Amino acid sequence: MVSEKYSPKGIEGKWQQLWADQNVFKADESSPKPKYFCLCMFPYPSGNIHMGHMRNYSIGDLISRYKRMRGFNVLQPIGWDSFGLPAENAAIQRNVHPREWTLQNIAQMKVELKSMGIGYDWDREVTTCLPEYYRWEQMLFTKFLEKGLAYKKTGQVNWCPKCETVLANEQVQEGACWRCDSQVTIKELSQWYLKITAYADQLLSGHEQLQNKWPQRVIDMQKHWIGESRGGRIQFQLEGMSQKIEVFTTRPDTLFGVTFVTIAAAHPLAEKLCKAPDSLKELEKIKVAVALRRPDEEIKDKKGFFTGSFAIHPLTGQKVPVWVGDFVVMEYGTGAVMAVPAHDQRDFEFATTYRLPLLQVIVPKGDAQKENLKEAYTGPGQLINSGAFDGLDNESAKNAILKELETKKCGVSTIQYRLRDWGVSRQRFWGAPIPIIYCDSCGTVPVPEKDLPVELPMDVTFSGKQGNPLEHHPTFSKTQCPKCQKPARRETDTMDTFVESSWYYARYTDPKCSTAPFAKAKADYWLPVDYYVGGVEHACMHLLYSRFFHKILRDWGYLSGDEPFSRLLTQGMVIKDGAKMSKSKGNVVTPGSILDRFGADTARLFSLFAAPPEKDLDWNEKGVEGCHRFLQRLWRLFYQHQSLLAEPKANEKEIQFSEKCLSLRRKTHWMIQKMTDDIESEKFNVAISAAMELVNELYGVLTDNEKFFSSSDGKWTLQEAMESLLLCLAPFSPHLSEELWHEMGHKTMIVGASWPTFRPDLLTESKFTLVVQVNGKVRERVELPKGISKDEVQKQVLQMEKLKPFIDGKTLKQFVYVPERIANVVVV
RNA sequence: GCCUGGAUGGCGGAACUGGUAGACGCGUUGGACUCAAAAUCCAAUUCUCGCAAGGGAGUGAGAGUUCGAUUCUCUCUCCAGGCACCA
Repeated sequence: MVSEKYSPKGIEGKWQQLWADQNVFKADESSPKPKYFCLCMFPYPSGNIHMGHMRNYSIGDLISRYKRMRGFNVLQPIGWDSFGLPAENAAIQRNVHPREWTLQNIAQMKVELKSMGIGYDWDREVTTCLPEYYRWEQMLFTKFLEKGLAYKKTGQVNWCPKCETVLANEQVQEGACWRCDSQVTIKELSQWYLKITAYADQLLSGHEQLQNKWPQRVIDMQKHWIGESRGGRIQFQLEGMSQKIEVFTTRPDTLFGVTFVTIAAAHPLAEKLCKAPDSLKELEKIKVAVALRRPDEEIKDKKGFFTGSFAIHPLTGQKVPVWVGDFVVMEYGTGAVMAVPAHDQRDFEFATTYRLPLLQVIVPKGDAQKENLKEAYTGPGQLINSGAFDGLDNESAKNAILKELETKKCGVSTIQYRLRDWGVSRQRFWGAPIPIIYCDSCGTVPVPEKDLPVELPMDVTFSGKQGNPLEHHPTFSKTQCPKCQKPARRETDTMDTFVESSWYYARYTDPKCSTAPFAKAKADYWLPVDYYVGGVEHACMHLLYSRFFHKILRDWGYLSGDEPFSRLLTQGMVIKDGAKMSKSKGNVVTPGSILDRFGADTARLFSLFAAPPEKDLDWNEKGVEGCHRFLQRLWRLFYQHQSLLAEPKANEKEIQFSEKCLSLRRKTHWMIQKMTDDIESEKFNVAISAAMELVNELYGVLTDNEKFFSSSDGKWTLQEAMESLLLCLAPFSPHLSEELWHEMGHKTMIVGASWPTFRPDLLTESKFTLVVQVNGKVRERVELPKGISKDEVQKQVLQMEKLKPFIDGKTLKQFVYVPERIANVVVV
């Protein structure tokens, strides 16, 4: 018997245990059903799950359970992104090894996740900080090296002073560290890089198959980040020197407007070109100023100086001065630009500042060439002052001029990307060691596969002093060269933790594989991930890196397919009182406290009901209570009418349905259809409201005439309504659904039941409500039989009492009738 | 500056291909039950004029297309996110 009071505590633990005992969520490749891989971004094990996790996993579990009911062989795994700085900080503060701290946190969070009742296949748990996992990452790193896709380079890197480590470009956000928000500085350092730029074109073209499956803004952000520019590289011979300066431009059409050339201070030829008096001093000044720049610094005035050298224009043969400009970035293009002040705003400003003459107009804007230019003109037009190219429209001139340069062998058309290679070295302990050995005789030698993994030592001290503890470790870096056996030094930098998360989704397909990262057959069975849920903050980090890795793994034959994640849902943040939950603001609500007070079903339901998934969700205590109230209301419905449910069903054919019965059935099937559609289109909040509507309807109907529903036909309708409710709510509030399903007499669990199908024939009514308007304003509503003709409608409408004041004495201009919807009387 | 989204009651949010704006929930108000309270159930709840019947206005602002616009087009304002001397 259903107890009077809904008390989630007992129910939830019971069903979680039963699901576990019966291995309900174990995913198996041998199933005849179509596969469905549903994944949420895995958590960093900080110690406790937070509201963001809860929202994330509620969405993932909703989809997983729904797809399971729709007949899919569902894989929903979970794991731990368990390398990272907080473990090292904990180590310093508590004098505990990061491994120990991390594994404790994992154990703790596992308990919390289990109490939410998420349907994970726990046998596939992946923990990235364990050697079983990172050894494959190290193996992949050596493969990158072997294929020429990993290299070491000394250069300016982003440095987080608080984390005491390097950051990739993607990890600097508005000049601050993505993790700790500290101001990032620039430092000269030798680093390992992965050549993500080699895949820039594929990362861009791959977006095509993600259209309409990924949020547009994520695609746009990635496109912008990769930043494709089509143009050309053009060479300028240096006067009196053997070298040439190569520039990159997107406007080869303005080549005849070049009045000087500007190079970066860090340009390799800069020093050599400095012939003017004091120019070397100037160069040094600019070099220092550029190096001291913070990544987010706003640059007001362009600074530069004339080197004293000249370059020869490749087509006109004219001499143009070579300048150094602090606005020219060495890292982009060739570190040198051709200056066309008339058609480039930056060149214009620079030329104005230093009173450089020769504003040679190439693409006139109307009669603008006669006026004094106030700014550069970057619009379209027909070329002038361009020799043989005069009269061409500037778009076609781009190709024409590049072609000319190509025949003269002083230019080539290219595509330039904004994307830079991914710096993966981190000067930290708690990460996967980069498997490299430095030998005085053999140079840089990768650790052979048989010697992997390079494990992190357990005997390490965390002093909190500067530098990587691995560097201070007595033996870690001391090793032998694998080639010549002479004493050698081991790399002490570890890998960026984003490397682990770049391929973890594939490891889930074969998490225990000990001979490879994963077996290809298993990866090919499960991949790609069909549904991926996580925060939008990873648009240009994790989601870009994973796509890169997927293409790499494909090219190396580890898996098939071009993209790792077919469909992406980026969920919004959970905020409180309009602000992000944070300890400093004191507005943190922990999932634990909510689970305690209301149970997992309420917590999950609210996470899905309070806002559309992609929007921020303002945590509202009253709203949570509202969701709890709804579940209680549903429970009470069963408690109060359990006698009606217990009796056997009648045969459908013999039933004479009353109008009331029909209307309840209509509502039931309407709900099934609505919930199905809304879940498919990710409108989970709206889906829940449909279930609420049916519950409201049942309350209305049952108090009204209970006896009616206890007769043989009424019972059937009621039972159908109740069962449909439980089935449709099973992905949202699985424990309660399971319990009431059981109470209704079902011997098998609702988690394995099929999603209900709606009958369209039951949705149709013989009548419809016609909305009657006069000149577009609603004046009356009336019930009419379906199939009524326009003429009949018009006849009836024009006689309506309520319309008289609005149409009497006026002329009928038009009568609009949208069948079974609206009638509009247009009068003047 | 550039690129994306947004803007609907007191609040979170609904609204099919242009066709009843405000579903559902929160809050508020009233009623029932109760000695009373809580809980529960029922009802009302965009604003405004009106005793009422009923009228008027209304989806950030302004225009346009249309019989009819939250929905389509243009201009503008504000908000959020991303990028930013990228040549």
